[in-house]
Amino acid sequence: MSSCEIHLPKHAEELERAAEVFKALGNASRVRIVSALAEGEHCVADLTALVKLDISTVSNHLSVLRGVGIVRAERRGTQVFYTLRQPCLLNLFCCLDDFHTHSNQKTS
Amino acid sequence: MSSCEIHLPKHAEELERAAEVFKALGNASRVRIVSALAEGEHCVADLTALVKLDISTVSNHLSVLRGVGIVRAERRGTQVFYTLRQPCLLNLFCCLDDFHTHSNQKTS
DNA sequence: TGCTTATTTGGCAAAATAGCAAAGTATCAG
DNA sequence: CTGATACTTTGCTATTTTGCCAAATAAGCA
Repeated sequence: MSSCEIHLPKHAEELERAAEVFKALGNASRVRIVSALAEGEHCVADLTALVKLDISTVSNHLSVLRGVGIVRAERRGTQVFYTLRQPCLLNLFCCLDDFHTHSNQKTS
Repeated sequence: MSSCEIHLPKHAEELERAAEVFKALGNASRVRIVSALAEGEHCVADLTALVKLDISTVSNHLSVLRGVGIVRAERRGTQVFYTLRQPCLLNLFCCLDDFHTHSNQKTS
């Protein structure tokens, strides 16, 4: 499934590509949105209520997430529903948890 | 080992903490540095040669990575060697690879 | 045509980036 | 102690990016 002979980015394009995804996730509001979408699709209005920002701001955040392929938009009637494109992206949060857990254990 | 009942960040502090790490990795030069450190420790001069930026710029990047606990500095003589604090952080790159692989498969 | 929902655009303030130079710190060799 | 080396920190400049809102624009219904 999640095989991992870690491939480390070294070339400019790989580095940029990796950094772009991290950059997209480098904002608390966008992380909150991804976190919400992890539990199922949501329309923009829902997400707006959740993060408590202007709907246009949320739409912009969503376009950033769309831009790097994290989310997908699907229009149904007047609403647009967002979903995670790849649930495997959530594994990033596992890694983060591990990272933070270990960080707190070692004092050095 | 790497158990993962995914815990999704929802509260402000968790969101900020997650976003901070992603933000630190949201820069190609810093990803390059982490990538190099994945293969072993390096002194600042080495890293400077690698990313081809001014040493003070590199030092600043390193302080960003230090700030979120990604790297650790250890002085030996006149040099300062950097290492990854938590190798498990590299799992992030596995997830990224998976993510990118899957993204390329689906066209929608 | 109106109404709702979402996207896009413009503008602004704040933050990040890269660069250099200069000053400061730490270690070591002589 | 002095000087050399290696790195950090600070200050400064210029440029770019970011985050936000508000107004204008689209898209889908009724």
